[in-house]
Amino acid sequence: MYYIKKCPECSSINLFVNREKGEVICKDCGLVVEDKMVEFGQDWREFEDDRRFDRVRRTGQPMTYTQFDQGLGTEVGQKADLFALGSKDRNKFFRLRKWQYRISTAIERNLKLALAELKRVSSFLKLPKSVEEEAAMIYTQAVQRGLVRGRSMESVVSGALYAACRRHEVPRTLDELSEASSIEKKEIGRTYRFVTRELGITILPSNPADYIARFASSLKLTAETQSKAVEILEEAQHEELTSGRGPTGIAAASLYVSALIHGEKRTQREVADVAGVTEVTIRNRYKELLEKLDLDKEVKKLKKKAGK
DNA sequence: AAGACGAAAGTGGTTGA
DNA sequence: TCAACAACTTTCGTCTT
Repeated sequence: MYYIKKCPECSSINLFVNREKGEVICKDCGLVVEDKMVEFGQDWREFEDDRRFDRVRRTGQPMTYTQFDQGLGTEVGQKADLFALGSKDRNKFFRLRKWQYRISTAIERNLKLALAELKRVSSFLKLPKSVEEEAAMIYTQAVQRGLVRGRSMESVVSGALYAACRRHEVPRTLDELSEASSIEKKEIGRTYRFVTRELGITILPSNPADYIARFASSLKLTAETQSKAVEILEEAQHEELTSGRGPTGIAAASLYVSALIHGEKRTQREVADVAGVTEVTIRNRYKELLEKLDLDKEVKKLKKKAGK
């Protein structure tokens, strides 16, 4: 709903809203239209709230980081005013020098903090050194391009790590990143997409096979089961069962079937937990696997054996 | 009693007009 | 920018072991 209002004095629609004071002023005749505020209080209120929420959301979190810049600007200005009593050229020189110094240390300080955080998250997830370094590189580039402005440092760190993982084919799920960094999954995904797009990093879709080894080891499955799972996975890919589906779900279902065949049965619940998907997803993938591949024969054989 | 299975409704992200 | 859509989740009831 929009609010087209007229000035009661001159019928102009050229009204100016001062949100801080809660006033509506006619730009043409200067009348403060107060009674309108009361009358349409509800409408204006909603408008105001929306705007404020929007503003808070856009500038809320990153304030600690942008604040440095803002603080810097005024500080230099104030000192410059004091020095203005002396030589203007000297003053200008000092101001510029200080400005440059502060800017460079600002980036450095940010980097130091960020890289410490990156290290922490990385070691928490037991990521290889190469991934950590790649992530650090991505983050550094992001800072230099000013991509951190407008989002929190931590989320960009997580995004960089996630991207680095993907590129090195040691994917971690967004859930794992989220747990390690205590940043919302959504937020990590968003910054990840943003940063990779802005930096022109190519992301190949993650391969379910990359998840198998990790899932298998947390489920304590044997190597045979694991390689069987990879086989199943390949067949599934051949049958085009994998496109458009979440890679973790497919990996989980392959492992589940494979474990079944090798008599190392795990419950759907167990597999679902380590893969970070639900049982339902495993069931759906599992069903597709049985239908498209000839696995149902093998599974039936096993059932017969168990029956005897 | 626990696990497997499936239906139905809801959620967040992608896509195409 | 918005509505349609597919994948996935949540929840819950029923069947099997």
